[in-house]
Amino acid sequence: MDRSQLGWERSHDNGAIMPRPPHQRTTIIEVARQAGASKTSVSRYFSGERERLSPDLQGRVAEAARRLGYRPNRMASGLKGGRSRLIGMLVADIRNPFSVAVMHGVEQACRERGLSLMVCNTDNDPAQEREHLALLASYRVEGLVINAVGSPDRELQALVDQGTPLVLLERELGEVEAEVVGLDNARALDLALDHLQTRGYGELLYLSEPPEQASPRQARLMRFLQGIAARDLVGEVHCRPLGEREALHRAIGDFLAGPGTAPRALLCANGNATLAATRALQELGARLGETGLLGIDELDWCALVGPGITTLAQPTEAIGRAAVECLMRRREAGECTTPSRRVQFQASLISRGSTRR
Amino acid sequence: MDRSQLGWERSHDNGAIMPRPPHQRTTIIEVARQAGASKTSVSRYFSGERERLSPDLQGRVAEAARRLGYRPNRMASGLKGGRSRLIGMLVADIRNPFSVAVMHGVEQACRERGLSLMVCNTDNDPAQEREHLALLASYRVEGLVINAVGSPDRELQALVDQGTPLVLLERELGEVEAEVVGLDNARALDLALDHLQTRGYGELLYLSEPPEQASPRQARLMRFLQGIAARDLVGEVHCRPLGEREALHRAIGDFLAGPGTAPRALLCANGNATLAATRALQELGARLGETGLLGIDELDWCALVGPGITTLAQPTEAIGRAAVECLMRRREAGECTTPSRRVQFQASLISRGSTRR
DNA sequence: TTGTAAGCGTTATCAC
DNA sequence: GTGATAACGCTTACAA
Repeated sequence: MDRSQLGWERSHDNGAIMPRPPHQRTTIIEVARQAGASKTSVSRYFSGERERLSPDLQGRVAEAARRLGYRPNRMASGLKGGRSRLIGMLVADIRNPFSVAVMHGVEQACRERGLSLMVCNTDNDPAQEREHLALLASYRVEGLVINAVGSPDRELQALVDQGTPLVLLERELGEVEAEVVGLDNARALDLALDHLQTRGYGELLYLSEPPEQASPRQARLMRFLQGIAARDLVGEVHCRPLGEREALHRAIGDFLAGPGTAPRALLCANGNATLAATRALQELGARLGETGLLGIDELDWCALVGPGITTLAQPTEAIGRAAVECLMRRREAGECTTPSRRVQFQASLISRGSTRR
Repeated sequence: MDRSQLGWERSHDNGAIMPRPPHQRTTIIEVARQAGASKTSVSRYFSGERERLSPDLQGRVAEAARRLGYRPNRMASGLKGGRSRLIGMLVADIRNPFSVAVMHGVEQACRERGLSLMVCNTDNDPAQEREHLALLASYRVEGLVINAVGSPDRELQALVDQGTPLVLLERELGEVEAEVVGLDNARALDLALDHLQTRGYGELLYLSEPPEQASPRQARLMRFLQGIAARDLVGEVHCRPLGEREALHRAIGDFLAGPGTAPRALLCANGNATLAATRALQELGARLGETGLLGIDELDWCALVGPGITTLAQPTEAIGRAAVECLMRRREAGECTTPSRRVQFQASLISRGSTRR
C-alpha cells in the first residue's frame, strides 16, 4: 500500500521517512509529483484548461488528486491570479426575511457560477458598514452586492477605484458609480393605492421607518404623497423608528379616531412596519378589514393573521439573481466604462381579508 | 502635493512617471517605502506587534498607511501565516428564522474577535453540504460552525485532520470529534409536556419533519414518546415532510376527529412545523386553545395569530456565541486532544392563548 | 502538449 | 528595534 495513504511520506530534502502532521494539507506540488507531472499541468487541470492536457496526463492528475484529496488553496490562487472567486454581500439586517430571501437568490446565482459568497450583516449600523466594506476589500472580493443604510461613500469609492464591480440593492447611494437593482417603487405604490381605493378606503395612514438615508423609503413615501393627491385620497404619514411602540400606537389610535367618515386603512412601507402595525391594531382592538391593512413585502405569516393580510410581494429571488448578473456583466465589460443602469422589478399584489370590508 | 495622491507614482525599476491604474491596491511595499521603513516593520505594525516598534517608526507607518488607505491583503496573509482570520458556517436552511438568529450570534462573536464569517447555505441538500465543506476547507477557515442535515463524515474528517476546530449545532454527527452546542431537548420536551398536561390536554399529536438524519429531531421525538408514556398521556406522531400538505391535513383532521374525549393538542417540533400546523388548523376551522397548539421555536408572528401561539423559545444568540467560544477554546488548546464536549441550553416557555382552553 | 521560472503580498526566520 | 530574505501555494508568461 502506498505510504502516503498512511499519512507518512518522504520529506523534501532527504529521503528519510518522517511523520506528516495530519494538519498539513496536500499541495499542488505533492499532486504533481505523484502524477509525474509539473505544477503547471496540475494547475491547468484545476482551472478550466483541462482540455489542453493529453488524456493520459489528465488521468494521472485526476487519479493523484483524488487519492490525496487535493483541493486548490483559494487563498493562494486568489493571491497570484487576483481571482478570489469571492463575492461579498453587505446586508443591512440579516433578520429581515426580505433581505434573507434576496440573499438566497444571490447565493444561488453565485453557486451556479462557481463563486463563493461572503455575507456581512451590519445591523443597520453605518460604522459596521464601513468596517465590513473595508474587510471585504481586504479579501479582494471580485464583486459586491450592497444593501446598506448609511452612505459609506469613501469606502465604496475605494472599492470602485480598485476595480471591484458594485451592485446596490434598492438604496442608491451618493455619487458612486454602480448599478441599482430593486423594486419599481412608484408602480408598487400605485398598485397599493389603486387597490385600497377600489376597496373603498378613503383615508390612509402611511407607516414607514424614517426615510432620511434609505432611498427606497424615500421613493415610496414620495409616491405615496403624490398618489393620494392624484387620487383625491386623504393621507397621513407616520415615519418614526418602529421601536417607539408608544408613538406608533398613539399615531394609529389617533388616526382611527379621527373626524372623517371614510373607511380607513394602513399602508405599511415594509415587512417590519407591517409587523408593528399588526401588533398595534390588535392591541387597539381594531378589526382587520374594517380597518384596512396593506403591507409591502410578503411574509410567511401574512396569510395566518385574522382574515389574512393583503401584501405586495417582491420577487426576491429574482432580485438577488439579477444583482449577481449585473456584477458579472460589469466584470466582463472590464475597464470600458459601462454607464450605471437601473434594474427594476414589479411587485405583485396578494389580496387578502385585511382589505375586504 | 504628493504625486501619489493623484494616482501617479514612480515605478519600481526606473524613475519615470507612469500612470497607476486605479485598480491597483496599495501593498505593504508601497507603505514601507513611503514610511521609510521595511516591509517587516509595516507587517509588524499591522499584526499586533505594534509595541515592538519605536514610537517614531510607528508614527511614520501609521501616517503612510493612512495616506495610502492601506489594508493588509487577507489572501496573502492567509497564505503565508496560515491565519485566514476566517470562520466558516454551514447552515442547513438560511430561510429558517431560527438558523438566522443563531447565525447572528455567531457573527457577533466573530466580529468581537476580529474574525470574519463565511456563511454557506445548503438548502437541506447533503450534496451541497459536501460541496460547501470542501469549499470552506479550500479557503482555509480557522474554524467551522456546522448545522447540517446529512452526514458528510468524510469531508468533516478531512477538516478535522487538517486541524480545523469544529462545532456542531444541535445535530451530532457520526464519529467526528467535535463539540456539540444546542438545546437541551429532553428538558425542553418535558417542559412542553408538563405545560400541556397542566392545561388539561390529554391527547397529543406530535408534528415533526422526518427525523432520520437530524439528531435533534430524533432526540425530541424520543423524549416525546418517553414523556407521554411517563405521564399517561395519549400520543400520536406524524413525521412527514411538511411539503406534503394533504397528508398533514389528513393527519390533523383524523386526530381531531378521533374517538377519545380528552382535549387535544398539537406539539410542533420546530418553527416550520408550527407554521404548517397553524395553516392546517385554520383551514380545518379549528379554534386555537380549544385545540391546543405548542411550538418549539419562537417566531415574530406567534403572538399575532388568533389568541397567540404558545412557544418554547431557544436562546438563539447565546447558542451562536457559545459555538464560537467553543471554537476558540479548541484553537487555543491546539494539538492537545481536548475531548468532545456538549453544551446545552435551556428553552423557556412563552405561554399564550393557544394552550388556554 | 508540457515544463520552467518569476512573481502575487504577506509573515517568519534570522541576522544586525 | 529593525531589516533582508526565504517561504506560503498558486498562476502565468515564456520556452521547449
